[in-house]
Amino acid sequence: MLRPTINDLADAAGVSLATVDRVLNSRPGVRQVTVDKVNQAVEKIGFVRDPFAANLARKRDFKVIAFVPNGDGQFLSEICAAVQKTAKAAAVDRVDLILQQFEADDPHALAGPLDAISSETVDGVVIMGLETPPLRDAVRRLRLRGVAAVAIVSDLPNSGIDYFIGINNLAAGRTAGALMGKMLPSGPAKVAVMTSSLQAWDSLDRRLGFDRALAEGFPDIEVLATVEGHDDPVLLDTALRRVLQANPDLRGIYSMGGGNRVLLTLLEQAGLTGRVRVIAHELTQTTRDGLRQDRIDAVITQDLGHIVRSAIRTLRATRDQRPILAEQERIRIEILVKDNLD
Amino acid sequence: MLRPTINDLADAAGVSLATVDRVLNSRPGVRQVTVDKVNQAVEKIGFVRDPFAANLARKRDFKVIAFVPNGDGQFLSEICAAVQKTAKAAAVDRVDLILQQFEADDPHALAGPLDAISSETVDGVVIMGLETPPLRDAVRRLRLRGVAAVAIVSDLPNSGIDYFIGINNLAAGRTAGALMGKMLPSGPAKVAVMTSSLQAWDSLDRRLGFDRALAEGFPDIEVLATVEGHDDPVLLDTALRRVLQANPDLRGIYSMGGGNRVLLTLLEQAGLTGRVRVIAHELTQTTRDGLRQDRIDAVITQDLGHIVRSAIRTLRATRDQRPILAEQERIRIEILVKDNLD
DNA sequence: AATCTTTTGAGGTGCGCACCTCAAAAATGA
DNA sequence: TCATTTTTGAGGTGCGCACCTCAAAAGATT
Repeated sequence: MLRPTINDLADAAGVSLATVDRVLNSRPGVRQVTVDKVNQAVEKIGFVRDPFAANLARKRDFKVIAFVPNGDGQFLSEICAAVQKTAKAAAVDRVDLILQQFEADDPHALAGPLDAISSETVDGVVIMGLETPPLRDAVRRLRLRGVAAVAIVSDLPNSGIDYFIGINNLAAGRTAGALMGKMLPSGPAKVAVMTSSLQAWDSLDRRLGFDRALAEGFPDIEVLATVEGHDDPVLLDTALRRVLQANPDLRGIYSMGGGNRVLLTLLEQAGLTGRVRVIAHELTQTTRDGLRQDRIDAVITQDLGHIVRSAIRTLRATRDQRPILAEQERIRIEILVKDNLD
Repeated sequence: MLRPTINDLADAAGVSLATVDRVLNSRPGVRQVTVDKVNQAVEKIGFVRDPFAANLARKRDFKVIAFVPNGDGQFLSEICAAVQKTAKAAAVDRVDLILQQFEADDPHALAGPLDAISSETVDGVVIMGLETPPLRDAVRRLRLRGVAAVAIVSDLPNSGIDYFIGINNLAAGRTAGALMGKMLPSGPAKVAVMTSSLQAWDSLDRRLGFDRALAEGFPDIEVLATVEGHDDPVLLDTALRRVLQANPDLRGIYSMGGGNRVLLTLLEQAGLTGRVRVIAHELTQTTRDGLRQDRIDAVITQDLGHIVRSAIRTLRATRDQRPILAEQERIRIEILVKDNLD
C-alpha cells in the first residue's frame, strides 16, 4: 500500500467511510472518542490527504484577490506585472487570481473592498499596504469571516494576517550598510541616505539597519540625515543638490526607495558617477540600467515573482490545512551587481 | 463555462469523447483531418488539460531518481540534504524522489545505473555530474528510451539533457570579480584565487569570469595563478602559505571551490583576518560561520533547495507537456554577506 | 457490389476524495 | 422500560480525466 486512501483509513480506524469523511472535514455529529480513533489511525498508517483529488472533488477553484496600491512608481508597476504574470500561470492550477488596485492615499480605500469580501466567493487575499487602524480592523474582520490573508512586501503585524511574505527591512538596511562599508576605503567618509516617502515602504527600518551596520563595522563613516523627496522629482532634486554642495567629500549614497532616476541624473551632471558609491533598492528599469551602465554599484532587492507565487502557495496551504515549506517561502534579500543581474 | 472540460472540447470539435481522448493522448487510429479539428477546437475554446485530474486518472506517481556523486565535501552533503528534504515534501504531490549516490572518480559509476533505468519505472532523472564521454553516451541512450533528464549544478551541454538547472559559472566568477574590485581600494593590488579541484565544479569558468571582470573594471588589480588543493588539506595549506609569503601585499582571496576551512585557519594564524578581502563559494557550515565571524566578506552561492525543487518541477512539466515558467526556474547567483544570511 | 480496413462513437470503470441521503445502531433521558 | 436524541454506517453521485471494449460508420480495394 504505497499511499493509504480514505478507505484504508476507515479500515484501520475500524469505522465507516462516512465517519472518516466527517472527521477529516470536521463535520459535526461525531463523538470525541471516534474522532480520536480516526486521528490515531491517521498517524498509524501515515495517511496524507491527496489535495488534488480533494480539490477536484470539491469542484471549486481557489479564488484570490491581490490588493496593490495604485501610483506611478516603477516598483508598483513591477508588482502588478508580477501579479498578472502569476495569475496567468496559476490558472492551470485552478487558481483564480485577480489584481485589484486601490487609492494609496486614502486609508479607507482598501478597508471598503475588504469588508465586501465574503468567504463564500473568495478564499484568500494578498495585501500590499501600510498598516493603518482602518486597514488593521478591516483585515481582522476579514479573518473572522474565514478568509485567509497574507501581507506582502510590507508587514501588517497587528492585523492578524496569516503570514507576511517579504524581506526583513532592518536586515536589508544592514545589508546595504555592510556593503557600503566594505566598498568604501577605510578611514572617515560621509554617506547620504535618501528616500521618497510614499514608495519608501519601511524606510525607517532600512535606515535603522543601515546605521547600525555602519556604526558596528565602520565607525569612521558618517551618515547624513535622510533626504526625503516626497514623490516630487523637483523637491528631491533640490534637496539632493543641497546635500551634494554642502558635502563635497561625499563618498556614498544609499537610496532606500524611489527617486533613482533623479539621483542618477544629478550625479551624472555633477560628474560624480563612479566617484560616489551608490546602493539602491528594488530592481526596476532605472536601477537595472543603472547597474548595467556602472552608475549604481549594487541593488538590494526582493524577487517579486517569488513573493506573489509564495503568497498564493501559502494561502492555498492554509486553506488545505497543509504544512508550509518555510525554506521555499522565505524571501531573500538579494544583492545585485552588474554581473549577476540575469 | 469557467474551465472547458474534455466534454466541452468534444462538443466544440464535433467529435466524440473517445476521439478527443485519442487526440489528446496521441493514440493511433485518427485521421489527420480529425486531429486538426480537435486541435482547432482546443485553441478556440481555450481548453487546458487539468494535470491533476489527469495524473489522478493515470494512477501513477511521478518517479524521479537524483544522482549525486559521493564524497566528503560539505557542498555535496548540502546537496544530498536538499534532495532528501525535497523528497519528503514532494511525496504529498505524488512525487517519488530517490537519492542515489555514485562513485565520483569512476566515469562509469554513473553510466551503469543510468543504463539500467527504464521508462517503465522511472519518469525522470536529476544528474549532478561532470560530463565525460561515457556519461554523455549513457544520458543520450536514456533520453532515447524516453526518460526525461535534467542536469543540476554543472551543465552537461552535449548529453542531450532536457534542461540545465544551475548558475552560469562565468557570470558567477564575474560577480565575484566585480565585488572584489569594488571592495578593494583603488590602485594596484594583488589577489589570489584558489580551488580544490574535485569539488571545484566549473572552476575554469569561474576563474575566467573573475579575471575578465577585474580586467575590464579594475585593471590595476593583479590576479595570481590559481592555487589548487586537489582535495588535500595539507597540500592546500602548503601551497597557500607559499603564496602568502611570496606576496605580503596580498589584498584579496577568491575561493572558487572547497578548502575554505584551511584557508580561514591559515589567514587567522597569519593575522590577516579582516585585512584581506575573502570571497568564497557555496553556503556551507564553514562559509556561514566565516560570514558571521567577519572572516569572509561575501559568499557567492546558489539556493540548493530551489535547484532541486526546480529540477522536479521541470521534469514534471516536461512529462505533462506543460510549459515551464522560466522566471521561476531561473537559479540566481546569490551574493551573501553577514547581514542577508537568513 | 461485396469485402476488407480504417476511423469513429457509445459506453463503461476507476483514480481519491467530498458531499449527500436515509436507515440502523447506540447512547441518553424520562 | 420506552421514547428521544445522537452517532454511525451503507450507499450513491460526481469532479476531470485516462483507458478499455465493442460495435457502427466511413473509406478503400477488389
